[in-house]
Amino acid sequence: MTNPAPLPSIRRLPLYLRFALQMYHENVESLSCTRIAEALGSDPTQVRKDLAITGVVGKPRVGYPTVEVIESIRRFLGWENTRDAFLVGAGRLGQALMGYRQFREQNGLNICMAFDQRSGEMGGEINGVKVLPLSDLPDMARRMHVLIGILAVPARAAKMCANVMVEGGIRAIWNFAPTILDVPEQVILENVHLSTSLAVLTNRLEAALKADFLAGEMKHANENTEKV
Amino acid sequence: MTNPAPLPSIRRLPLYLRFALQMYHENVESLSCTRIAEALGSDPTQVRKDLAITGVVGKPRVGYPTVEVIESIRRFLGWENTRDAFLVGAGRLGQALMGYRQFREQNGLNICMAFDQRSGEMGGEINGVKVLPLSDLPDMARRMHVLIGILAVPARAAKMCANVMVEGGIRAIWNFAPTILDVPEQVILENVHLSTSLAVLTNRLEAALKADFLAGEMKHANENTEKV
DNA sequence: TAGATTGTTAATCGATTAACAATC
DNA sequence: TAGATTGTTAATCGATTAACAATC
Repeated sequence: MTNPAPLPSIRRLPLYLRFALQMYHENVESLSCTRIAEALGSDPTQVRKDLAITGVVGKPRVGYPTVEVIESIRRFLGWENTRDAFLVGAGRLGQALMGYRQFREQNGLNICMAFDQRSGEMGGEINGVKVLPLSDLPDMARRMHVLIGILAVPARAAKMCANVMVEGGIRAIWNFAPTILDVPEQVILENVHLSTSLAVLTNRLEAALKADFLAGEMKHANENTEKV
Repeated sequence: MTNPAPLPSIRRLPLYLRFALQMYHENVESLSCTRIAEALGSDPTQVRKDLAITGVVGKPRVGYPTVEVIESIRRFLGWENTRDAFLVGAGRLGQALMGYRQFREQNGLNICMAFDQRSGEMGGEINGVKVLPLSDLPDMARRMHVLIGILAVPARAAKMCANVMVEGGIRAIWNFAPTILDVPEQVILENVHLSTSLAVLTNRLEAALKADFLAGEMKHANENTEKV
């Protein structure tokens, strides 16, 4: 049994995949770590380590075949075959997620059905995807062997919806609701907490503005000194 | 000058803030690290270290005053005063983001204006927020001193829109487009790459399914042994 | 007082980065 | 061949975790 792959590496792999796909469409047949690192603003050695965990092998002086980079990242992430997913919450965010063709085409994720408490108002269908009442989810999940649930409901509804997913045998929940969920340990929970990302943004912005301010102070101080 | 705070800590602070706000509304007056860690499934010592960087001080045996946890995290992240932000791309994702009252109420982010190439079709307003043509952005950003831009356009339009933001003096870009952007070094770029999060989810799911399968194999093997 | 919890220093762990031989 | 690049091992760095005195 090999060690589990480092989480930071797993998070970087989709970026390499995206770049490799882009290069593939531009008919670039092989990629060196140097090139990938340059495009992504990271480090060649890190790229090499990351690619190594997918099992892809390169040629010295040449790099890795673009096609094999794509295939091995996809294989490693389980994206080579599409997997069905249920969406819960067909509001604006849910509809935006349904509209990302990328999920199906690049990330092996097919949102095959949606569930919403207001499914009636929605006419039972959005963009060709059926929208059913939430109460239908458990039966449907078991019948269709769907293992992934995407949670795109307001925070106040998230807990209840997650419970329904668990009841239906959903094994992995991709949660977009800004709330802390508590799921049974056999269920995988991955949170997309936007505030986490925003915190990094604002923290950096504050630091930059402070630096600007201090630079301004210095300038003033220097000017004053020059006058004297 | 103090060291910059560790990035992992910064990412965890919004979760503590959310929990503290929740406790505040339930009239819980103080919080211990033990309690926070338990609620979030993390470690008390880690929580203590994280809170320490915000400057909040606690009382042995009691914990940290809930109000002060809230205030100091907000202060540290620059969330105590709201900051205006421009949204580019008023499609489904953009509209979902505009609808998050949470940004304004909890995260100090006020989406005060939106820009879209189809602003005309949108009647110049969505949910009370003005939607203007993208070409108006640079002037508006300078006049209103807006420093944060939110990018919620398709990947193919992202580069161009980012350039317009930079032209308008935007200092921080929160990018939701699934693409790698290249911005001048004085501009802060924070990416929300959903595929990164999905990779973690699918990687864990694959591992869990593989474990299930192996457990099944073992069971079969045992049953066969028993028969003999 | 007794004991839970803070604040802080030290030890451990894991990821990143550097170094370098192998290779095409 | 010469030299860029891979693959891998070693060194460094930083974050997490453990330990423990101080304190309310």
